[in-house]
Amino acid sequence: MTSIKDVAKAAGVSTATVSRVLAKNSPIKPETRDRVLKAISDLNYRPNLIARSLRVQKSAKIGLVVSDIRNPFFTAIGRAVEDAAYEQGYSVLMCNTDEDPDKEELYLNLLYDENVAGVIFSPTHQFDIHSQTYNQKMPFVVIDRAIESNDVDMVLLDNVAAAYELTEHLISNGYKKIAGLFGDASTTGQERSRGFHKALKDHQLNPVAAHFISPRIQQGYETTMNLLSQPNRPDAIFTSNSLLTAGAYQAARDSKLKVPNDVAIVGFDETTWGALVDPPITVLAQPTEEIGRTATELLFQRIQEPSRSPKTVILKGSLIARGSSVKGK
Amino acid sequence: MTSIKDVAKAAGVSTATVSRVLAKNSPIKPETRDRVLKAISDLNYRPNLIARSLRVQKSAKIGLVVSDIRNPFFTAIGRAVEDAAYEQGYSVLMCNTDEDPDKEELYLNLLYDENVAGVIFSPTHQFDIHSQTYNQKMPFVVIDRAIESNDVDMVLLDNVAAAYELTEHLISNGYKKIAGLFGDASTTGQERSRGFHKALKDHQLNPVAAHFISPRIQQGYETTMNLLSQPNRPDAIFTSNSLLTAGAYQAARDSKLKVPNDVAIVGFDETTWGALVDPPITVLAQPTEEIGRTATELLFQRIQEPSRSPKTVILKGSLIARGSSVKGK
DNA sequence: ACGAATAATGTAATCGTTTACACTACCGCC
DNA sequence: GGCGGTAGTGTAAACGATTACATTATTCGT
Repeated sequence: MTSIKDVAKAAGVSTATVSRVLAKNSPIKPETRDRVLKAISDLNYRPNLIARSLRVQKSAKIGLVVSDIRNPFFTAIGRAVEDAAYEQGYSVLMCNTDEDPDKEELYLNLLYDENVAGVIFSPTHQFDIHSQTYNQKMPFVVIDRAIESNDVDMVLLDNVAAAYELTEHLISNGYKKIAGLFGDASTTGQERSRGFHKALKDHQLNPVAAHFISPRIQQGYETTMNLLSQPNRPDAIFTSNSLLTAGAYQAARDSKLKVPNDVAIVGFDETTWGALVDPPITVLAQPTEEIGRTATELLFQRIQEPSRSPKTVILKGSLIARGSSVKGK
Repeated sequence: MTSIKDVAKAAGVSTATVSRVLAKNSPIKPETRDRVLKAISDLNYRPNLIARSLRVQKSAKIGLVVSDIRNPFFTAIGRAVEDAAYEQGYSVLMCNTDEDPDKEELYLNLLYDENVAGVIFSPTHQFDIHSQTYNQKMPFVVIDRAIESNDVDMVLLDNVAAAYELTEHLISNGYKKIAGLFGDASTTGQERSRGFHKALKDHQLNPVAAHFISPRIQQGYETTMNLLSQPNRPDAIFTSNSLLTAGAYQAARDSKLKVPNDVAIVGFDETTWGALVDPPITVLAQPTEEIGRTATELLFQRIQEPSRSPKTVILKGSLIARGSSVKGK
């Protein structure tokens, strides 16, 4: 392949000059610049990013490590991160850990070895930031799930408030016997549970049930089936995760109960199907675009000023009320 | 950071010896090997992949370039590719082109510059393999969409047969006035249209309508609304893409028509919601796991033997019959 | 018109590996 | 006992860029 040497030879200058033309921050005689540029285009020269990266010990790439690529929430974030990074001339390497701590470590190490400028990631439950002093190794932004550390940037949803709002929506629509299903794989489930309980308490209600379960359709289905077959069954199911929502929804249907008249279903995250089923589902939508964009901006800030004191940005979700929780609708 | 020199010094050998210990294919005196390994672990040494990549002009990464990360079909493939690559000690860099030829070129160039061992990708409509002689630059496997070239590996669905089967399913369930909605963004839409028409012809039927439209929910919705409001409306809608399916489904509901009694809906690709709506949707599911795995294997074969003659693997989809097209169900 | 500052370019070291080549030591064989 | 082969290791040249330092050419102020 053609290297900087070939260009230098063709333009009759040294490699240093070629490099400086490319870097655009050194004084170059216009005439030589033109010669170099011509040689570059004549030879179809493209600088070798690997060599550059080896020399300057960094690169124009950022890593995005997500815990589940199949979750629409994360792919939406991926798109947002990619757009924001693209504007800054960075490209994004996306990696998927599948909630597996081993894979998580593998990919974080890989990205580090690849000299990425920084990493945005949603940690698994087991992730311990102190075990490997990751944040000292490279700039870091944690999304979606809080970790116990006050020296790392984070972009999170105000899960307590969001769950509170969603619960209050149920209450104000006349539901009183509310059950909650929470994912047990991350801290978000716990936080959402807190908002759920607080809202009930503030309205002098008691939860009919509250379960922490594995965030899968099957678990949501089974737990809901159980709840709905009890004599004093709930009239509303609150779910903290879109997979649980799907399971609960299916269970309500299979129990031959009418949504929303017999039982209401609400959940988190906007999905393709949420508005498509009948009745459509009331959700608390997370601002995925904003989460991704903010995380990227925070990362770039830290890349530029590594010692800047860490920031945690807490974003608000927005309630999208639909037929699954509003009787007249 | 600690480099190979530090290890060499600590073990009292030359860097070459350290490198050879790591490469595992040169004779090393067991005693020295142990000293080196001890030094490596003492110093917590990790080889610098960038430097290695610069030196050997390749790396243990493959690229995966998809045209739409939000399409569940592609994320499923992403998972499969990642698993298959992981088994071979490779990692996957996933990039999203959003059907944008500029981004496609950007990412293909980036991956090339990154010295990836090869690329798996689904080309946009405009992609011209000859314009840049990409396939001579690095190993290549095309998935999902055929391109006119017989010197490149491909993994495709037998779209004609799949569409034929899906159409025949409608016919054998008593539907006679069938309309087809096909995506216009890729070759798959055209191929599925061929199978659709062939099945109708073989059963002495004429299509009520056949439209090539942009593969979005909105377009599917509008076109279906139009079709269903006509005096001689179709009794079945065939869609070639899960977004069109979603639009058609919504339109059927908004037209106050009963699925499947008034109108049947069928489509491609298994999604979270396909089984969740009421009635659940009959689909022709693509073997995503197998597509991803096969593509990865083909890629590794080509990496090992670049001159091997190109192969095209054609896989079969499988019909999942559900309530949206079976009246009694 | 002269020294100082600045513009413009070149030389060569460097980033951290791999590997061709050179070398020594030893073994087995005739 | 000399010779060919191989085991085991070291030296140093790549890979393709960036950049500190050196050097020369130009400009400018007084």
